[in-house]
Amino acid sequence: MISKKEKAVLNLYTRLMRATNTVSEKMHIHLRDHRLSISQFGVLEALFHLGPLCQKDLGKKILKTSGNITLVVDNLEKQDLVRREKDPDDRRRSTVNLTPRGNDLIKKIFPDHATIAESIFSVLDPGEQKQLGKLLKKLGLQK
Amino acid sequence: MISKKEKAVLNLYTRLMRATNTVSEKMHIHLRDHRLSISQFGVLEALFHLGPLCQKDLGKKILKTSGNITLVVDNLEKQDLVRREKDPDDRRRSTVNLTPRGNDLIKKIFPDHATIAESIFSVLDPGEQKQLGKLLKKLGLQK
DNA sequence: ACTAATTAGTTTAATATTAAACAAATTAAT
DNA sequence: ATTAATTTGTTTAATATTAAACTAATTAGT
Repeated sequence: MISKKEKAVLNLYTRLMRATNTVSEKMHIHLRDHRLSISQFGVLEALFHLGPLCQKDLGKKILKTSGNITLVVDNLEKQDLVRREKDPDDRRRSTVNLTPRGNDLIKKIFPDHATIAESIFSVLDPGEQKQLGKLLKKLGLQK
Repeated sequence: MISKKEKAVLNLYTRLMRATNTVSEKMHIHLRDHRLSISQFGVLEALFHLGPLCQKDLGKKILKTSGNITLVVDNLEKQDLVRREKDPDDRRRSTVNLTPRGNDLIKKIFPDHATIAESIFSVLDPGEQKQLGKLLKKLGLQK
């Protein structure tokens, strides 16, 4: 009915989901204190490290649909953390910029974010981390 | 400012999210054809393989909050795929059962689900799959 | 230049998700 | 037994998410 091989990959699937769940939850905790969703944080972080981006590129970066990006950017704008700016070269585009307030916030909380990530993954030794990275890369690259 | 080690784990975090995203999307495609969300499928699958469960246990199984389970079960009930039944021994509890329709559906689509999982993970050889499973387990077990 | 195709972003409608407050039932403590 | 604490599930309010239809702007093909 269902082969041993299939059972094995379904188990793998479950473990992937559980691991992601555990990790996401832990990463999310400190964001809540700053009233940021994971998507909102993702946008701030992308702008912080890559500079101003259009919404399309933000969507690619944080793996969300364009409609979702519209809302996330709307909400960040309401909090005065980012600002849309019409691209004069291509008027379909909006460039999303960090405001000074947004820049201050992400600069302040990003190090905590990194620290938490470090503590989560510290259950794996450096060799295991490297190995995991390699395997996840293969898995994620599929189209 | 940010150490090499931190950079490495953040990279790992990103890869985990991307891999999960890729995998989830692929797993989701065939569910759409049956108008099932991932959570709805998760509930049907849990009931199919574990038998009737109360909502608390369903929540633990598919990693969702109790409020969410209430809605998911509501929607499955509307489609006549599951049925709540008051637990006579503990009247706080509802036992969720598959209806014949629900049982037929999950029996029909579960094998495809397994096949798709197999194809997704086939980019990894058996040794890599085993290794990945081991690492994800460690990561997911943290409380 | 003109048309067709593509691209960027918004809007809408439906569902999902969570957190928090809540009600009802059960269990534990004395 | 009575009270307190816990547990199960629901409700509510806010936000998130997606898919699909849509508008406006740009690009490509002729």
